[in-house]
Formats: sequence, structure tokens, C-alpha cells
Amino acid sequence: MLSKTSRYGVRAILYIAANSNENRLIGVRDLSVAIEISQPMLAKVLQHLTKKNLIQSKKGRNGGYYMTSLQKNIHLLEVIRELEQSEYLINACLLGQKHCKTYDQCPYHDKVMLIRSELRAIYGTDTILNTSTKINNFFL
Amino acid sequence: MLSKTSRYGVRAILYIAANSNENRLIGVRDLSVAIEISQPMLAKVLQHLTKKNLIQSKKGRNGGYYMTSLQKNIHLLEVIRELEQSEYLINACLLGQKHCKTYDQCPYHDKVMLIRSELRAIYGTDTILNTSTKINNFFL
DNA sequence: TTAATAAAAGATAAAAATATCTTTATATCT
DNA sequence: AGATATAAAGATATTTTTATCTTTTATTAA
Repeated sequence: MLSKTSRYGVRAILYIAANSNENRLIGVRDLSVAIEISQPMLAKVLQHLTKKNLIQSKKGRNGGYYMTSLQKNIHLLEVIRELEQSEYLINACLLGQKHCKTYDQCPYHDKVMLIRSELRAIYGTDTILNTSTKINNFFL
Repeated sequence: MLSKTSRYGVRAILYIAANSNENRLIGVRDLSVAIEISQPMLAKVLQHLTKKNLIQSKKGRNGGYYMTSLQKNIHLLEVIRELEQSEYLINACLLGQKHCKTYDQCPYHDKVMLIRSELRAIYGTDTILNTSTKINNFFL
């Protein structure tokens, strides 16, 4: 459904949302341990998130990553949109047809529409902060 | 959700179910045109389906592929199981965590369970034949 | 103002997924 | 039997995704 990189991004962002703020930054090393993603890989992912303005970074000594409350206040769906460049994966034809006439000929159309609503509900209802603080031991 | 190859397989199998029987075989060339997959690629996919006993093949002149009614009488879910080697994609953690404690800590658990039921319903309700003959112009 | 620390950026590598090509085996028609 | 059509099998190539490494730039504490 999501690429591995996007899933890494989601994991990272949920953790950062739950465990950082303007005065409490998280470094790559610590984060890498916490969410079990290799340091170099995670670094790339974080760079990407930063460029997309989904998280903040601060260079130099005592630097690290964090999120502002504004940034914590968006839906996961937004994050996915940024990470995947679109809602492609949510919208794509289940059978991979280029010209799937979804609206009236695909045998799965109606059912697929249901799934898509469910997915949007999952990703689009709670804000990141909400989601991530609900369960604190999620990453244990 | 499914790999590209699996989706090719599903497309092929739905078409073959709708358009073949013991006395009416379909060659790779024709099929390739019908469902818009390159010939070499499709050939590989069909070989795979044959090995898994999901379709029949007949070599030599006037050979080709077809399905018996027995073969048309299974659920798409079976096909997916064979093609993906498991229900991995349906069951995997949405966030790609190795040790997702799905049952009580994942923030998405309940919602994800819903989605999975939906998916199973889509793939597990109708037989292939049912699905594919419902709409004949699906591939137009 | 210098040393240390941390992220950014870009280059490279490795692995996995897709796609294609070539040869071989098999069946059937004439 | 010989020619032809067709799938099977295996080797190879290409592309995409994932992962890593190296160098640079910025920050700040001492």
C-alpha cells in the first residue's frame, strides 16, 4: 500500500510527534534505536521529511529533529500525500489496468470504493499528535 | 497491495476464465493484445499460473491456454495466495514494523482489521467465473 | 576562535522487481 | 516424416527501490 520509505517516514513522524517539541530535539542516533531503522537509511528519510516541511531540523551541536505543534496538527493523509507524491496508491486500479473504467465496468468497483473510504478514514480522521499520543508504548 | 506480477496474473486469469474452455484455447499473442501486457512478460506470468495449476496449457500447434470449470470455480483469494506465496500483503503491518503488537498496541489496529475484512470479502466472495463473466466488457 | 557535534547533500552500492531474449521441447497439421 | 506453431525453461538485461558511504555545511559550547 505504501512504499517502505513512506512507512519509515510515518513511523518516524509519529515518534517525533510524540516525543519532541521546540525545546526537546531528537537526534538520528536515538531515533534510529527507538524505531528500529538503520541510521543511514533513517537519515535520508528525515532529510526528505524536512524538505517537505513535515518536521524541523536544527544543525550543529545539540541539534536534531523536532516538530512544532502546527506540524503535529495535520492528518496522516497529508503526510502520505507528500511522501507518495500523490494519493496514487490509494486511487490506483486494484488490477493495475491503465484504463480501468472504474465507474461502470470494473468488477470490483463498488467494493473498491468502500475500501478507499475506509483507508481515507484511517488516515484522514485523527491528527498526527492524536494518533501518536494515544498509545505511548506503540514503539516498545 | 499486490505486486505487479500478481496483478498481471489476476487480469490474465479473469480473461481466460471468461473466454476459454476445454475446446477453446487462447494463445499468448491474442491474450497479450486483449489485456495489454507485453508478450514476453505475459508468457512468464502464464507459465507461473500453469505451474501452480491455476490454468491449463497445451503445447504444439493449436496449443494455448484454457481453464477447466473446476479451475474457474475457486475464489480470487486462492489465486492471490498462490501468486503471493501467502496472504502476506493482506496481513502485513501497515507501518512495516517487524514486531507490531497488532492486537493491542498499534494505533491503527481496529481500523486495519476492518480493512482486512473488506479485502477478504472482495477477494473471497465470488468465484473467478462469477466475477469475470459478470462484466464482459471489462477488458474493452 | 577552535573543536566537537549534528544535519544536509550528493555519490555510490546492493538488492529486488520487472522485463526480455534465446533456446528447447512438444504437439499437430499436411 | 517434415514443417510449423506453440508453450516451457532458463539465461540475461533493465529498472526501480532500498541502503550505505563520504564529504560538506552549520551550530554551539568551551
